This record gives sequence, C-alpha cells and structure tokens, in this order.
Amino acid sequence: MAKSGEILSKLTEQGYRITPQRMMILDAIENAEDHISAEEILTLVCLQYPNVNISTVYRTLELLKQLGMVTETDFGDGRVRYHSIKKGRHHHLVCQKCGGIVDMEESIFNPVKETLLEQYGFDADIHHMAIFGYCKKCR
Amino acid sequence: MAKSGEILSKLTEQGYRITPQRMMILDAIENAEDHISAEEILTLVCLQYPNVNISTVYRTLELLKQLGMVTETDFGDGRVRYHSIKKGRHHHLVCQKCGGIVDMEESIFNPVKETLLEQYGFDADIHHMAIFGYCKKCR
DNA sequence: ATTATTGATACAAGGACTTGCAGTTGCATA
DNA sequence: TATGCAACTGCAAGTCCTTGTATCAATAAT
Repeated sequence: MAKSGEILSKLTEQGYRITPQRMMILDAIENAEDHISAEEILTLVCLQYPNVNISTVYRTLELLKQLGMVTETDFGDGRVRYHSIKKGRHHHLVCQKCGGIVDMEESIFNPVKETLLEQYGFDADIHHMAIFGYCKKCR
Repeated sequence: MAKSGEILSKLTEQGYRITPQRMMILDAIENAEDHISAEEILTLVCLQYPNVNISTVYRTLELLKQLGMVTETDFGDGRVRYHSIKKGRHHHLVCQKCGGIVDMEESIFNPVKETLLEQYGFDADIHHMAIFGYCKKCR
C-alpha cells in the first residue's frame, strides 16, 4: 500500500475511517499513469477484491476531493477523471478540433484569483480545470 | 415569437431548418428570467405542444451552443443550465458554503486569454464559467 | 409530379453518476 | 476481548443526459 501514509492519517484525524476499499481506491489513483476515471479505478480495485461497488468508488472520490487530496477534471468526453494532488497541480488546454490536450501551469490563474479577491472578496478555488478552445495548429 | 429573428435567420444561413420545436425552445430560453434547465424548457414548450421530446431539447441546445447563441453552465447542483447570449455574457462565482451565486464580468479572463495565446498559441473559448470558492461572508 | 436525399423528430435503450436504505464494519471505550 | 454506535458499504432504484434507430417532413434532382 506504498507511501499513502500521510493521507490515511489525515483521514483518521478528521474522523473518517480507513477501510480496505478506501486504501485500494487511493492506491489506484496514486499509481495511475495518467488521469483516471471511476470505472478504471473500479476495474483495478476489483482485481484484488471483486465485490467492491462503483458507488463506493464515487463516494470515496467525493471524500478525497473534499479533503483536497484529489482533483476532478471534465475533459468533455462524457466522463470525469481524477488525479492525485501529490502528483502535481496543473490545468489542461483541450482543443475542440483535434482533441489534443496540453498541460498548463497552475500559476496562469493567479491574476484572476487576485482580481476576484480584490473586486468581489471571493476566494476562488480553481483546481484542475479544462479550458476548451483551439490549439496552435487548428485555429 | 418576439425578436428572435436574427437567430432564426442565422440558422437558415447555416443550412439548418427552422422547426416549431426549435422556435419554442429558443423562445423559452430568451424569455426565461434566469438561467434555465433542459427540463424547465421542456415544461414550457409542452404547455404549447405536449408531444415534444426531451431529446429534441437537448439536441437543439447542443446546436444553439455550437452556433454560439446559448451558453451552458454547470452550477454543481446536478443539472446544467442554459442562457441566451443576447441577454449578456458573464460568469458566476458560486460559494461552496452558502450556495450564493454572484455574477461577474466577462473581462476578468482577458489576461488569462492573452497569456494562453502568447505562451501556448491556444485560442481559449471561455464562456459562461462557474468558479467555485468562498464568498466574502463565508471565508 | 415523382422520386431521392437530407435533416429533424419521437421513442427507447444506454451510460455516468447519485441516493435511500438495510445490513456490516472500524474503532473508541469499557 | 467484547460491545456500542456512527461511519461505511453494497445493492437497487432513480436522475440527468446521450445515442441509436425508425419514421416523417422538407428540399433537391429527375
């Protein structure tokens, strides 16, 4: 179960329980090469323990999201994907023509966040966004 | 059917047909007080002509979105809402604690759009976004 | 005018989540 | 080590939206 120790202890701190399901789900996300979908997580988990339910996966993802351990991104293909915060924060540029996806620095939203705080007193929580548009080649 | 004339003629120009369903759906969106959901559109349309199907509503919304006549926003409450571009472009700040929604100027994203174009050659199409975070009171 | 062709629609089935509920389990405490 | 209970899970049913298919209507070609 690798080095997910910190996250697990954070769960305990906040009064949440550590269950085999949660450990396996967390493991799947942390070991994933790329952004992973709920269905893919379930498939991986079921290799170890077949009777885990998809709703448990969704509920755990919701929890991990709330605790800021995982981010959720909609790439516009009809299913949402998840990513461990430990593997780095970033956003995505999705080309609406060729479908290409390019990663982009998180800092790009800093000016927007500052303006929102100044003008609206709003503390924006912008994490792992997919921005749609047209890439260099396609526009 | 009010002053939807431009939009209807734009449909014709692009080789799309003007059907009663499309007119009624467009009408529902334009006359809506606020951002309206697909289900609400269907209810309104069915007052006039009961046999219209929800899938026609979704397909029409998809078309109007593509033509840039309507924007789609996810306020995070499990259903997406639509808004006529004629009634003004703007974004929303959604408070994750109190649920309050504040409109925000479109121009706030201009610096981001410029940076994306310079650094990535990406022409971002940022329309009608909902940004989550905490409002003045709640943070 | 008659026949293709294309486009739009209703209906039904499917996919991605979400929710209610009854039963199970982790874990604090005795 | 047992026990109490809130937290968690699996299951089934439900919601919102999408897609496949056959049918129907409008325009274009013959």
